[in-house]
This record gives sequence, structure tokens and C-alpha cells, in this order.
Amino acid sequence: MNFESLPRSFFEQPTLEVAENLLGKLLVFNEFQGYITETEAYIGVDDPACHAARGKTPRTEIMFGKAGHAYVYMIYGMYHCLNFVTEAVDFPAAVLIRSLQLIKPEPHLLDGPGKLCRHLGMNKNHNGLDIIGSDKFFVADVGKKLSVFTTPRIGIKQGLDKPWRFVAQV
DNA sequence: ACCCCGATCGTA
DNA sequence: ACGATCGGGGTT
Repeated sequence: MNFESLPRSFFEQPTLEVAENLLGKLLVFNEFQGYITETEAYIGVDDPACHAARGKTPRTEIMFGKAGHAYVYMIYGMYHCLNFVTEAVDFPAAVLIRSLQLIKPEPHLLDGPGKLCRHLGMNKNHNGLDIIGSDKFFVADVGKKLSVFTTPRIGIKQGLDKPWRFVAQV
């Protein structure tokens, strides 16, 4: 089955819209295919939980770039987290992919950003990859509709007042 | 050069 | 509830 990559304009929208609209989309990465079921938005230098809140650094540089690229970073010395850059150039924002309902090659729930990257073999080698127009790493709309609820983001100590985590109802 | 801490996870 | 584990960013 062939799927068509979302256009870059999908990721150039406001990050909260992108985070919500990514739920139910199909993530394709090499031999893996899975529905995105949980996301979080990290939005700009004024969001204290966003890595870019402390300005542009070698790590966060990708967040300041063009939408539709992967931002993959190491966390806690042992895990990686996958994000997609959103919004305009020089507006640093991204959506964290927190869970994936894998359907290929084996059905499997990847609930947690670290577990997700570990299972997919995703690491810093994938940081900065363009996910628009690739046939190995992209996101596709397959017409799946899911109802969504929001909560504060997980694992942060600042910005807990913002309900910027988006979860698909099972 | 050094120190602190983190967008996590598995075990208890 | 807590320890593992280490890169990055801020500070000296």
C-alpha cells in the first residue's frame, strides 16, 4: 500500500493545531507504520518547557528551521524523543510524538516517547531529516478520525498550566 | 573545566 | 517512590 506524505503546509500551521491534527495520522518510518495516538506541543521562546526557551543552541537549532523536519534529541542519557518542527522559520516550535499504535510489521503499542524511539531505532542520526516527500520517513493522512482530549504535558516542571498534551480516545 | 538536571522508564 | 545514566547548557 502506498501513502502520500502530508504537505509541508500541514506543519506550518499553529503548533496546537498540528499537535491535535497529528492524532490518527499514519507515521511511516522504514518498515514501521503506526497511528499517532498522543502528542505534545512545545511552542516558542515564551514556553518555559520548550527547549528553545533558552535560545538557539546547537541542540535546538533545528527547531528554528523550516517546518516538516524531525527534531530528535537524547534525554536522561538513555532515551531519544521524536518531534516534528512546526510553524515559520525562526519561530522555534515542535510537536513531540509520545505514543504510536504500531500496525506494521507487528501490532504493538508504543506508549511513551522513549520507548517509541527505542523500538523504531530512532536516534540523533535522524535529527534534522526532512519528512516531506521522503518515501522512508513521513506522515500520511489515511482518513482516520479519533476523538481527542487534552491534559497538561508530562514530565515537565514548568508550563504545567498549559493543556498542551493531546491524547486520542481509545 | 565543572556541575546540575532533564519533554523517561522500569522496578518497587 | 526512586534509581539508572550521560549529554547539554549554564556557569566559573
